[in-house]
Amino acid sequence: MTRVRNGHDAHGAGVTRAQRAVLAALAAEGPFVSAQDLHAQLRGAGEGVGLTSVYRALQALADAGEVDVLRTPSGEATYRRCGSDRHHHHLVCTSCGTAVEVEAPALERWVRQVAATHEFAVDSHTLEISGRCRTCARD
Amino acid sequence: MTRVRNGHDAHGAGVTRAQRAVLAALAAEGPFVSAQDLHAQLRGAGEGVGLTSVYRALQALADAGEVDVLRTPSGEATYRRCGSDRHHHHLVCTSCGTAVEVEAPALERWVRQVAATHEFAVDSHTLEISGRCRTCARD
DNA sequence: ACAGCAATGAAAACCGTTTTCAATCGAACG
DNA sequence: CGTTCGATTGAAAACGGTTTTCATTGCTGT
Repeated sequence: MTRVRNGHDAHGAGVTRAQRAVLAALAAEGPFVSAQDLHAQLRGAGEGVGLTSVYRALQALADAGEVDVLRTPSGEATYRRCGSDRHHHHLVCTSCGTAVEVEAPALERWVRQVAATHEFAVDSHTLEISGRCRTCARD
Repeated sequence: MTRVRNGHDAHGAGVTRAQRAVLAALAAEGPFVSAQDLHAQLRGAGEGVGLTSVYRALQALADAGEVDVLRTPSGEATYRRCGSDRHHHHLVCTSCGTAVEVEAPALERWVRQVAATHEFAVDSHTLEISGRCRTCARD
């Protein structure tokens, strides 16, 4: 089997070294993290990956749908490797960043209906719920 | 009637010159606009308002709940003076920026319920639907 | 008038992200 | 092996939106 050189992989994930490193770091399935956090983390772990490459890898992975992107209220982009590849929304803890994935078929239906009422052709929609998870709830 | 000097106004809106200018420009009830757009617009109209003041005014007005803030996918903050002061969501046209306000009591209920299921104490939630309005739908 | 504090705005700092560009890597081919 | 050539990498610089700094201006109450 000839080794793949670029994104023509059967699977589309983790082709370049940076992408593999990022995916590995993200594999923990933890909270949403920013590119810079990720970079610091990789650096700390001895992984020699440049910040630029982290950004590029995240961008590529996000484009490929391998990771989910979330903008924090301050405008920073954060990333997470989600369990489901289906369309879903998040419950995000403002304190520790952990996220719970939720699907909401009823919501999706409602969105389509409202859009139709106002004669909008829907491109996309986002729903994010932020609060404190059980663990962080006790200030 | 003594003139008000600062935000201790009965109403909380448009106390400083910059705030008044911004509110006036936003009054058109049109699309969501960025701080810079607003600044250019005011400058064009002969209103001598500095960019810094526009930012400050928007921040104050947003804090006071006088205007709604929306982050574009690129991370830029855009503002709009909404018709309703009640909690609501938006249908936003990606082409012209126009927005339709929608209330969704059923959604609010659903959010609370989902949060409860996962033992989250909800702080806030956002739902934005983006697409093309009827006028812009024809490419 | 005058003191004092809020508002203003130009310029500089900030900060996350993207771009540039030269160096490096590595598969393919001879 | 050695060369070629496109892809990858990363340091540094550019970028763009936003915030901060700080000196100036303008009101307000005395």
